Amino acid sequence: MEPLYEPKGVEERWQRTWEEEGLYGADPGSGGEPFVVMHPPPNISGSLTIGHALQLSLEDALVRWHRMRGFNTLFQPGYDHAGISTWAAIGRALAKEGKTQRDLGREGFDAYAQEWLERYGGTIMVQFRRLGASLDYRRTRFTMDPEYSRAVMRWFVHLYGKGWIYRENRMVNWCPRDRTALSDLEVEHEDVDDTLSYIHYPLADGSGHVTIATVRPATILADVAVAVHPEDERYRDLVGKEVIVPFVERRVPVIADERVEPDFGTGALKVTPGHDPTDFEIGRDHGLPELAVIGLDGKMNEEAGELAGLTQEEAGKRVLAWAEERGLLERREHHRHSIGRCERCHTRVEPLIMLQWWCAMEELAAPAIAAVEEGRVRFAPERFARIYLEWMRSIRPWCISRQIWWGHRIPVWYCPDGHVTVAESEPEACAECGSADLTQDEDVLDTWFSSALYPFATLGWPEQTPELDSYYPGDVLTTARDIIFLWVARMIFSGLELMGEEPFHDVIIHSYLLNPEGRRMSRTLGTGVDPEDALEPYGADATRYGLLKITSSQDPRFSFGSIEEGRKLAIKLWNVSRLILQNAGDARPEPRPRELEERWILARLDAGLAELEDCLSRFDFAAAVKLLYRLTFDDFCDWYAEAIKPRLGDEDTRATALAALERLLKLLHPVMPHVTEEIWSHLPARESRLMVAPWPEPAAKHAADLGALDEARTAARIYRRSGVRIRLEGDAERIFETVVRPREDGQGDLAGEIERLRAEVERGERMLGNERFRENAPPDVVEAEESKLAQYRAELEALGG
RNA sequence: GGGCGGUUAGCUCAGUUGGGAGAGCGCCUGCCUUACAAGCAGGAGGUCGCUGGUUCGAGCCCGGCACCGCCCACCA
Repeated sequence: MEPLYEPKGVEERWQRTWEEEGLYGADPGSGGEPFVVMHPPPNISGSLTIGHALQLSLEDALVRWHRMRGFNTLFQPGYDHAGISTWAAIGRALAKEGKTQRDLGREGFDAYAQEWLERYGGTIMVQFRRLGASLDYRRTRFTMDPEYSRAVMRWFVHLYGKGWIYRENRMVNWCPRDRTALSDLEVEHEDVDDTLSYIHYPLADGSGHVTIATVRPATILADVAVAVHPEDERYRDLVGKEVIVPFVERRVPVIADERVEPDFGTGALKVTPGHDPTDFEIGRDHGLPELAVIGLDGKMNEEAGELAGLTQEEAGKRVLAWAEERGLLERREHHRHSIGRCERCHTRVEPLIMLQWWCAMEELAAPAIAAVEEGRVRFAPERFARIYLEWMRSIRPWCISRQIWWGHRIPVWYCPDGHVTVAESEPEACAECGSADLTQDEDVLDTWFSSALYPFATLGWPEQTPELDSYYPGDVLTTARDIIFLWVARMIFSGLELMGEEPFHDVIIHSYLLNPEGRRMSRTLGTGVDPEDALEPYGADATRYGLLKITSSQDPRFSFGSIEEGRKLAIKLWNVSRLILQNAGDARPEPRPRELEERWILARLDAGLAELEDCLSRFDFAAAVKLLYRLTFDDFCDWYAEAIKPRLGDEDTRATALAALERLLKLLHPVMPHVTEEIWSHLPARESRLMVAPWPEPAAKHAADLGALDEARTAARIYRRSGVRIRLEGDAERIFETVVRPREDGQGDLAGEIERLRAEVERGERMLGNERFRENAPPDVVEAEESKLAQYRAELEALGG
């Protein structure tokens, strides 16, 4: 073994070897209980961030742990076409050449996107491998593969057949920049400072006016009514009368509707069904006309007459000026409220009435709610189950059509008579009239409509493949919390609907990494951290360790500190392995404990095994890596390795040391696979790779009276602090002599230590002397306090205090 | 508007039924001790955001407040 540990070469070698030897591969016929993790397919719209690396590290630790435990594991890789996200990313790239997606034409765009896909799809898989993720790369899937696309078509036809998918004219979130509809989840809300204008709407009979308040005066042109709350005394007499809309001077009715909030503004609402979601609903219920004065570009359209072509802001100014000239503008005041923006391009979303495809959610949501309520799908941390349920219970229709060219085209064809034919593949003729003159719907499906099928479409569904048979349902799904509704919920309901079973049982919501300044990492803003910045200087093992360590915080600021710690651990492990291997001679690993420290380390490793399994099964990765650090540094290196040094010439000592090291390597492997595999390869007579070596059984047979070790440690503490050596016997004496003495000068602060101990004794006596404490504290607590007090008294006495 | 998370050492963060405030990094001191100076041993450093309360005892439980962050949301 080299004196210096160089992660780079070692890691690359093992990554290549593991894959070449087929150890990443999943075989549905190999038997064993399956363990399946579907890695969330990243977008092909760019390379990965350190956040992806965190998710991958966590999944790979679980997968490697289960693989060693003999599970038939499938760790599924893939990438996602990602619809609008990729569309927008390509748009940004094209903009640098002064072009847009539409300039390329539909086929030209497809070709461009194909190149894009090859470039980024390849990069992503290189990055996965670089982290040592044991995905079955031969099974890499893309959500627009022909087989996958067939599944998406089947899903659409299925839902259409049930009557849950329908086409309807209703209000959608329209992004004027991307020129497509968005689902509610693709809209993000942001507070903005705005101006609320109070404008008089004269009564048609000349008997006065109603004042309304609006932040969007341009939409006045599309007003078709004024609404008030039915209980509002101020306006009771006006209901049924008519008012004149300013600027357009149109007579519209005053109506009553409970959706009007009497306390807002003047309590009178201008109703614009064409450009506001609430107004749209009011309009439909009251049978009001739906006028549109804003076009798909977000500017005033031809219906706006002389204002056509103006931006809404300009048009609004003109309307306000018009009103002011006529004394109809009462006042303007500052108003802060939230507006919707396109999640991808941050353009302000325009609510417009359009013909789009929708998916009704009630019947899909019901079983998906039950699955979580009944615990068939659990969330970690648990609180996310409630967030999921609240969203599911208030779910609204899902707009699934998108006006872009990247994605699965909607499998609907129209004949010249307007008949609709829905089919998985292009039909010969119209299902209704037999016309062969068919045109396919121009739109594509929401990307999440297709990724909802990921847990079974990647396994070959709708074909009954062996993979589908073995690996569905899966086990664990890991993701960040921003994807719970977009993806997790939709996988659950699609899995239940098509497969009759939920696609996984545990959903791990991992931390959301912030950059060192405490801001969200964004690739487009360039505020992200490239995983390579950690992998290159520290190596994959250290990076994995460091990322797992910070999973306990919800939004940790990323820093290299924890990765540095991982690097230290890898180096320490490397060095202690050198100590043991250099002295191993021809010994074979076998636990033959003769001395106390040997029984002790074997017992410690057993306890560590149990604790590690507990941490991993609770998905507490931070606790798991901290445990591994303590086990390696404190127990294995500082005490055990130091204690056996003088006896390394002894055959039993060497055999036991090798056995203990083996066990330690196994425990560390799921987190730090490369360095452990490398050390493992230097161990004598290895039959298999560490990554597929059997996970240790809890032995529990080396438990012994380990009290002498505690004595030695106590003696060491006293010696260091006070310089006084208390009397020890047997094992305690020997360990003290070998581990503590050689590196201590024994020049401690005796007076200070006596003072410290006196304070402890005093505190203990005060506590135990308190009647209320003895009455109220649990017996084990009292007992612990008593034994501590006895200990301190004994130490004090030993120091002559 | 509704909800959630956070506030602990200079920095990044642990702290599991309430019972002696912790780790890593940084800093200081001493050590090349037959694996590791990328190391070892020791040390300094904290009114646990503020404030009431419950308790023999609160970083932890309850109320209020402040600040930071996030999610959801059709009050124009």
